Amino acid sequence: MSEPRELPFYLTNTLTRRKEEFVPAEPPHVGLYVCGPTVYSDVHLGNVRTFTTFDLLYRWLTHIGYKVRYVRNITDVGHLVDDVDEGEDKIAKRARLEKLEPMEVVQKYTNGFHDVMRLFNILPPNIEPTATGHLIEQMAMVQRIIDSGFGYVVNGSVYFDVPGFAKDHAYGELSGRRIDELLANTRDTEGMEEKRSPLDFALWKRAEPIHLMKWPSPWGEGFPGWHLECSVMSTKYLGRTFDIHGGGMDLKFPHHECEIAQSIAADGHAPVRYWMHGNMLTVNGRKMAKSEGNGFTPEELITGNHKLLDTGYGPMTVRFFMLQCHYASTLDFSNEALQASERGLERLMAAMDKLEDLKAGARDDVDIAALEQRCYDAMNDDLNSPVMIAEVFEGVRIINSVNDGKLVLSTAGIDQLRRLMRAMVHDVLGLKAERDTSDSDKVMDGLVQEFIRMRAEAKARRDFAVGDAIRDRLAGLGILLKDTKEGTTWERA
RNA sequence: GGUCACGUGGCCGAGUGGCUAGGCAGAGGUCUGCAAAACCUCGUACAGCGGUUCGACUCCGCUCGUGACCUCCA
Repeated sequence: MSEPRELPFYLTNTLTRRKEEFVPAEPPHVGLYVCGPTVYSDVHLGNVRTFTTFDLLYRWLTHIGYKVRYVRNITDVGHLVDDVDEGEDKIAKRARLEKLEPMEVVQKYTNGFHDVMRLFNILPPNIEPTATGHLIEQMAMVQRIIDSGFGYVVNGSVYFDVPGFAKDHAYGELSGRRIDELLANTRDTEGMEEKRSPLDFALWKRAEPIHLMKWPSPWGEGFPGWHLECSVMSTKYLGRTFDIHGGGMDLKFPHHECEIAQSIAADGHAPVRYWMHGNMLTVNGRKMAKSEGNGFTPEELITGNHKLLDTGYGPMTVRFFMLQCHYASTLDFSNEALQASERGLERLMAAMDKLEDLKAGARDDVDIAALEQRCYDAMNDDLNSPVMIAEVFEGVRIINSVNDGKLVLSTAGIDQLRRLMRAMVHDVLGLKAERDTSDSDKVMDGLVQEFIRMRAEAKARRDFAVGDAIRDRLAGLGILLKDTKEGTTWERA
């Protein structure tokens, strides 16, 4: 059998809507850019899903041997509070409400975002650029677009000429939109009088005196347009044509469509080779979104302190829950599903523990290489984590059976299973035990082991009353004892 | 209104033109002093109506239902 990492990796390119073999422009290097959060409020669980999806991609690419440069931005300026171009900057508005400096708001929610990423075991990117840190580059790109004839200046603002661009270039290719249909469905928004066409979008916006975040530019005081930062920062760090650009489905239009247009206008060619979009997390069938008011923060999730939550859920339970669904499908949140994932994860983690001290036999009853191959096949098929997890549970069954003496694996077989399970569960899925093994846990384990010995002695003299009393009282403290052939183990309730 | 998805057993969710997804829950069994865990077995699902086909849950059409995007949104 060939080495798994030499097998082709197929990815659905949302630009072509087809599964394509992924081949980086300059192997073994891969450039990956993902649209990060806007740091003016807490991230909610839907955001976490997207970042988990791309964490899985990053982990998989790394696992199969690619050297990935992963760039994920922080949007700390530029998005408006509503669909009115004259509206306040979201961050500026939030700052006034909270009487904070804009950059203080940015820092607060950036810190919070990082805490959440750590909580869900989402690996940090290699570069995490901020929009405010790349104003010079953004102005330079605006100028290149003006020079190319697709940007025009009105009253200190610069707009992108979409109909002009669309005459000779594909606009709407990514999102499957046609320019005439877009024009027919345009909403009548304010601030339109400056634009030549309602489809045009801002590259640079003039700042009103009320604005707190603004910078001098060749066109006057202002701030960069909504879509510019990603174009600038992705190409700055990954090159003017890079491998993978990811983000949530809801960014496809107009955000990513505009990015494509900007890059073509400024640099003469499309910026991205493979586009990848993660689907939405829904609640009762509806997209979780700030505007829907159906979102909850990771903190509410863990404490269970929210009307939609029956109880609190651990971050690893949630991560596992998300990975049991393919990234391109919508995933509906429900308490029932979360509880099912919680139980499943417990069983998986219990098996991972047992795996550490399986006893080897003289033969191999199971073909671990075949299991491994199925895991790699699943992941190489458009990151099919649900199928890979199904195979991992086949591994769980094998572990338990070997542990029960119902199946036999050789030393080599056990080693192979160990490597496979650790790679899939820890490295690729990024799952770990909900509770860390800390020093205090070691003390706890020592104490419980003492009680287990006392109970074993009681049982040896068939004093089941004392034995059961020990077990029941420990159970009352949340310590569950389990008798096995090899002896008694314990876990927390 | 336009565009695009989706509708799978009690729940969540894969997948496929003919052959077991998997998890959780449920039933029976093995093991056990009891319990828990573990293991084995089980339900014979694919919105509805037509069509293509030797054969469709899987392909095509229509109907119904749900959702996403079209505006900031992961």
